[in-house]
Amino acid sequence: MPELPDLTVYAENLGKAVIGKKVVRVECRLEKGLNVAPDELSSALVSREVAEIQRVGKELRIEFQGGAFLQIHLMLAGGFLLTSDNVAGDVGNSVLTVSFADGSAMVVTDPKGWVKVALNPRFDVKAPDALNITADYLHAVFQKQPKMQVKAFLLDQNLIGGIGNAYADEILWQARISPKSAVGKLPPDAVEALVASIPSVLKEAVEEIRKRRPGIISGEVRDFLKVHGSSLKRSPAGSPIIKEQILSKVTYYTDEQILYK
Amino acid sequence: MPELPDLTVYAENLGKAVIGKKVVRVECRLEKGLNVAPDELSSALVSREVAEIQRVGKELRIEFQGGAFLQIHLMLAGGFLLTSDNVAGDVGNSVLTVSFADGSAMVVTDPKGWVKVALNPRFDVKAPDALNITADYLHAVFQKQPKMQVKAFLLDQNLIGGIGNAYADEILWQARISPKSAVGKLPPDAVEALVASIPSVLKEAVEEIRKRRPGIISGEVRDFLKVHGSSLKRSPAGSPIIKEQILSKVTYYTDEQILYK
DNA sequence: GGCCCTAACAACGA
DNA sequence: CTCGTTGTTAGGGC
Repeated sequence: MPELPDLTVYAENLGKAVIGKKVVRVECRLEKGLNVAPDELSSALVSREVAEIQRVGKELRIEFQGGAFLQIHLMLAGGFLLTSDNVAGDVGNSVLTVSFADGSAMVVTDPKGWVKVALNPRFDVKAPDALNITADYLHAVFQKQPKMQVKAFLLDQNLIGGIGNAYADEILWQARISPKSAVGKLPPDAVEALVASIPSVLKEAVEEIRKRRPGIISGEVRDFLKVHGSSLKRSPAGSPIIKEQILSKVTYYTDEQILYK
Repeated sequence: MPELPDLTVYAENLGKAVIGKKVVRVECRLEKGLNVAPDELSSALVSREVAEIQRVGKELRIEFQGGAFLQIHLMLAGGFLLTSDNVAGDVGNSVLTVSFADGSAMVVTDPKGWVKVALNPRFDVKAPDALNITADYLHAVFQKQPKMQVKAFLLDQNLIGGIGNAYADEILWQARISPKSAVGKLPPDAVEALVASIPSVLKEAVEEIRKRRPGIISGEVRDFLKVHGSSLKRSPAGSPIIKEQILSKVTYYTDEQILYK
């Protein structure tokens, strides 16, 4: 559920809390969602210090002194929790617990059990991050797959990293492009609007989240979204918001957004 | 267009006409549809005698003394023609002419130019022939891909060889199974009905074609079909025939056929 | 709200 | 009415 802006702030906050701490225990309850044996995970991390925490697309990467790193995808329902080691065992729906030498612990929770944890996954740069998109890149992708719906593009983590259902709608409203537009039909100025809206919407959201939920490491803030949300009736520009299933996902948009087709 | 029954009779009739004859010339006008150079085709066959003609799935295999063989797929619009060598050059839409020592010639025609001719293609048994299907095989395939529509199965030449759009409908009516049934939902008795209907419908069709068009080597006979055909209004059992696009193909069926889903 | 896999579908070419 | 391939969408499972 968390998308790029939420995860960016999670990384900041988790970093402040655990960088420099030494791992003393790792417990993982995932079966399918872990790319190595639990033992291997434990032995790779125990006695290492956390070096850095970064967001990579929709995943968080936790780097340790010595080079090992853990990559965590929260999927739909995952979240983090900071607690003390002695109560970490009581946390409901915990799927991963990393305990530190100072008695604190970082827990990943997930009621669905869909979280994915990977130790040192192959560093394959699948796609550029949403914050590093260029017009040239968009033109190249759009020329190769001209019939793709523009919302499908924004959601495809193999083409652009970090955007989920909610921010896709926000970006498209900001760019005044209908989610059902075919990317190959976008005129140059629409591509420009899109390439500008992607970072501007996401960066503004990061600012808002930092302001509204300074310590957030779980859940998401969505009160400031402009069109994506069932409580919203009209866009800031005044048009009624349309709710529709697009690409099997609930989509909010308005007729201010031009359909290029 | 011809399916297993038509092709079976083609093979019989062509065999009677050309087995034992010696090739003196081979002319091929296909560009993409031939797997070797025209020269290679010619030199492989000239001075060889035709040994046997068999049907393999929807293709005919023409075997020659010495081991070479030609495999021909007529695609949508191809057909055979027997004529004399001196007029073979005048045959419209001919894509392949095999001339024999006795002055006769076998011509493959195709107004679309889509016929495929292969010299000694890799003998990879892609799928069992429709006439050799067992219940065990069906169960195995259906368990592996349980959601596939049963008509999709019958049409997939990689799963079962020889059936086209028309006979798929006939077989499913005979088995009283709706074309839209999911193969994984077919109860054992429906699978039994299917495994029985496949050969029985096809063999009966072979008999009918032999009777109605004894010398056929081109085109197809469809007058005796029970549900597949736009002129048919009711099945032999009395139900009105439904015409519907299924899997992008015109499909005829009735509500006598049970939908397992 | 996320991602993967399978299947269905459309479009095009041959 | 055939067969590929490619790209896009829809649905279910995890």
